[in-house]
Amino acid sequence: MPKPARTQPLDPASVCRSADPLAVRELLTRVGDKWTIFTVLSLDLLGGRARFSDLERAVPGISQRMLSATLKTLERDGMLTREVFPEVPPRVEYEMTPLGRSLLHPMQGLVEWAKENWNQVRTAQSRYDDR
Amino acid sequence: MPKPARTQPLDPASVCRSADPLAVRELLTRVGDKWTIFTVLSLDLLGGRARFSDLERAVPGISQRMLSATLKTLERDGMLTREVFPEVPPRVEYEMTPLGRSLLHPMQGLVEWAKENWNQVRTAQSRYDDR
DNA sequence: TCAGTTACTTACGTCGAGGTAAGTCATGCC
DNA sequence: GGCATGACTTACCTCGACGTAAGTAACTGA
Repeated sequence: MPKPARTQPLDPASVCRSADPLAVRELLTRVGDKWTIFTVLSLDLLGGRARFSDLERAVPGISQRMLSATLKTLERDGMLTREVFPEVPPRVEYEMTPLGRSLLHPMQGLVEWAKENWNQVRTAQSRYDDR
Repeated sequence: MPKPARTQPLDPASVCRSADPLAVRELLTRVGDKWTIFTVLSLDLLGGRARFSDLERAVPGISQRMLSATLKTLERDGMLTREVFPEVPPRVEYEMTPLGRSLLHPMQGLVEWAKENWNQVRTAQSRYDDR
């Protein structure tokens, strides 16, 4: 007989005290994504509006494939708008929506934390590894 | 001849204006992780100190394997301490360090944002999908 | 002797994230 | 004709994340 599952069913009161912890969790997974964070922050640094190629240059190390996918998801989620100019060669501009801009503040909080604390984390890691 | 890489080398001035954008990016990838977020928040809700089995029950859907790995990483990063009590059956308690607690604030900022905005995101998604 | 307890680890397998490279489309230019 | 350009998409493949199930250690109590 297989061992019964050890994990408990979802508890609405747990973790985030939200009416829908599943939705919040999914959203967190999304906005916590590396490429999403860097794309959003880069678009902000570029003045809130930029072309595909601008972002490609601004986001260090992203591939066209991932940039395309990330932008599509962000557009679907209402974080930015996509405007196509009927020219040759094509021009496409992405602009942050108010919803996207509202994400900036909490996101920058995390980035600030990372900037301020990565030294401490590094030393903790080497202390752990030496042991 | 293969096409040269389209992406640019890292620009220290870009995205996070940090001396080491790679480190910040790695740290963000870490703290943005779904299981990390939920483990840290759950440990906080449990009063900042809890046993393995408490966390297993508190974090909805996590497997023992992932909880173990997540806790190990958090301990290595200096976010929490692990205390083993030499008893049978074994007891292990995890407690948040000041560094771990300092992460709570920015993290809760993100969670708040997610709670406040997931409705808006959902409607944006269905508008996009209908189109 | 054997089941039950906690906090794991190990083995195994799947599945999806994500990189690389090439293709595409329409057009202007030499 | 053929190449360049910009914003992609597609095909292909690898590799790591992660779930499942079982094993382990060391002791207690029936």
